[in-house]
Amino acid sequence: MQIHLSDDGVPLYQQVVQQIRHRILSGQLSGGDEMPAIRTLAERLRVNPNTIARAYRELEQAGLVEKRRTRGTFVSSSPTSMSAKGKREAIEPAIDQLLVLSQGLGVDAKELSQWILRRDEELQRKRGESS
Amino acid sequence: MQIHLSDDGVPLYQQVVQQIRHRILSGQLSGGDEMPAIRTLAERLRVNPNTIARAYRELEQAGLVEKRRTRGTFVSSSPTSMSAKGKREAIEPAIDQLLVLSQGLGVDAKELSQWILRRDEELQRKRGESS
DNA sequence: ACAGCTGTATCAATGAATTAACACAAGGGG
DNA sequence: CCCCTTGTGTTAATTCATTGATACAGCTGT
Repeated sequence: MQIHLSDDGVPLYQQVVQQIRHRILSGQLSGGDEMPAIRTLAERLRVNPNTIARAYRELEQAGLVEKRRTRGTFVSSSPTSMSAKGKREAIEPAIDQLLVLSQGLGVDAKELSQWILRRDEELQRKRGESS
Repeated sequence: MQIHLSDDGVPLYQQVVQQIRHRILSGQLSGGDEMPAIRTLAERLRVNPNTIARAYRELEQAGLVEKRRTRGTFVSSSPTSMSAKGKREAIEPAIDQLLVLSQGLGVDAKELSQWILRRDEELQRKRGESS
């Protein structure tokens, strides 16, 4: 569990959530895998246990991990299908951020959604070229 | 200059910026139009003048208004504050990031674009609600 | 039973963002 | 010239999110 924390203003617990989430969604962590104990990970990262506890709590609410009291924390056994709530909590903040940014530049949501479709096709094409 | 403030957690100065920006970008305010004086608008909204001053400052930095000291604040005559190229360079990285995140969660671009439209309507509604 | 692990809960310290209170500087018109 | 209105700047109060310190509750293998 290699996790690197930076002091670039992003809350520590969010950095932990993002990096663990990425490992689960990318398959580097599989369903049933045991996570480091809260205190263990906290000590390794030189951070307060509460910070890790909060990160694990968010991951649990997103359906990515399951906590069994007095046993430990484990990667959820459904790595393929994530709950709608979990997806929402993962994506919606990024959407909000993009909407704020766009609005600040005078780009409305309709234009933005079309932009996304165009950009996706462009990226798909590039991906097909290189592979 | 109808501006409605709500207490839904969005900072007052941001609410002012958003609503004035919308009026300028939608053409309800034209280049050269004089804005209400800081104190005047502050008094009408029952808000501290500093709050309006901050909103005007942000609008000025965005190129939407021009402030002439001891004269007043006026809508900028060139609402094209940023070139299309500039907008792209500002927004596209955020789009790419969102696309990567969504793809990792099994959400395709089409679904994502619709999600953005829904979310935008939701935020607009929240903004116009309680005042 | 008990030592040693789990996660949980509560409260305080800290820092950043927001808003307010108030004084300042400068041009414009009577 | 002088008052009035304009935007500007400084400082403090307040709120909120983040992080930490510390104690609690419950299983589990020996």
